[in-house]
Amino acid sequence: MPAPPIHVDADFDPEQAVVEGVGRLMEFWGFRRHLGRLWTVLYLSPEPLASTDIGDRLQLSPSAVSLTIGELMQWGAVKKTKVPGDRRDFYTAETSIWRLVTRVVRQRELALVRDTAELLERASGALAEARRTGRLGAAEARFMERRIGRLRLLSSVGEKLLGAFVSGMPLDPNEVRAVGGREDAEDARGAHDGA
Amino acid sequence: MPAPPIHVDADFDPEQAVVEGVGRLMEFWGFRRHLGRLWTVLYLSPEPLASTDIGDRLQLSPSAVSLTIGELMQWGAVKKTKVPGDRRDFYTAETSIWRLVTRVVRQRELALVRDTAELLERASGALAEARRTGRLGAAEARFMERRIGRLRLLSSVGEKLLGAFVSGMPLDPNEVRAVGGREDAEDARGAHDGA
DNA sequence: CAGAACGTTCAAAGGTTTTTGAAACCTCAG
DNA sequence: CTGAGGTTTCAAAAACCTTTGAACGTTCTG
Repeated sequence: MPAPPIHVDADFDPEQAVVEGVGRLMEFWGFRRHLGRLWTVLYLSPEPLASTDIGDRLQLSPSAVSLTIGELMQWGAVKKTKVPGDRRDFYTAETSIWRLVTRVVRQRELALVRDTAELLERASGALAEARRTGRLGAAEARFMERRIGRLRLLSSVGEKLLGAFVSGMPLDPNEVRAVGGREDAEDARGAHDGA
Repeated sequence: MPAPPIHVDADFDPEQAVVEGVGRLMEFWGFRRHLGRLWTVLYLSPEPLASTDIGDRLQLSPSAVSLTIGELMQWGAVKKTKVPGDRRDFYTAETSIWRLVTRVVRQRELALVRDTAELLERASGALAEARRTGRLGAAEARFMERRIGRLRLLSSVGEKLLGAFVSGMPLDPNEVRAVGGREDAEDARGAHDGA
């Protein structure tokens, strides 16, 4: 084998490493890996890059680059810029990560929590109705109602937390903790205030 | 068509709806959908259920049920219980959602953030080294170093936030906001304190 | 205005993850 | 000890998502 590295890792490319690391991170957060990779390449580049550059560095086909850039632009994570002498499109990264994160949370997580809250509300209503009209055993229905009520409480607190987060207010997870705890000791308090 | 519903949705099964809703939620959070579905069925059931019951309600094959239950038990989301007269295994849901969430955050998100922080640290070091030994243009290297430094800052703050969250302490997102903001106005402050 | 370079779209190929059915494995009653 | 019922494992199949190359638009240049 060729001369072994003495002290510093050879073949450890910092840029490459960061690109892949952020890629993994984004993948974990529910995005395609390439979104994170592409954004990172731009974030680490002092100059705007053309899609060919990006494709080269990330080993992506032109179509993949185009698709990924499109998605990133929808999230506002990448901006298109013109470079005077060049006919091609150049791109730069949005550098305010806070802005990116809050936008995603607003558009994606918050919408999801809201949908879920709505669904739980409907379920709660339908269940009460079903109990009144006599379908469904009373005991099981009451149990379910309580459990669903607990989920509703949780989702409303979650919604509040997310809302506070995106507007930069302090959060107190103990609120969730109280709601998300075991429910054995639950007293028969009635319905709660809606979402 | 048969008599249209007058006021209440027929064919809206509350249990079914909640099961699917939580399933979606879990899927979004990086788990397989069935994990959320199965947990919910147990959560909404007053009695422990056997795997056959579960398979029936969720339309899952026995092997799928077994696999899913195994995974849920690893997360502590489901417990196995014995029922006197019955030879089969019965299962119940962990009802403390707070406990579930914090465990997942601890084991999964926190580990991820730590790994990323470590990687960024390595990259930072390698980059400084590369710059000293003269590989890599000085200008570009300095730029990257600054940007990576910013990412490191962010990840260390994120780690702190997650840590605070799982131990139920109040959080202040403004800390992230400050670090995650645009970096244009950045002054040439030196390196920061490590992770 | 024609040609060339670049960007985008989309159906199909490719890869990966999820689901399944069959077989192995346990446990307990008889 | 044997057999029935229940559970787990695992390789193969199915479903799913991603990536690609070719065709189509668009925009600028000569």
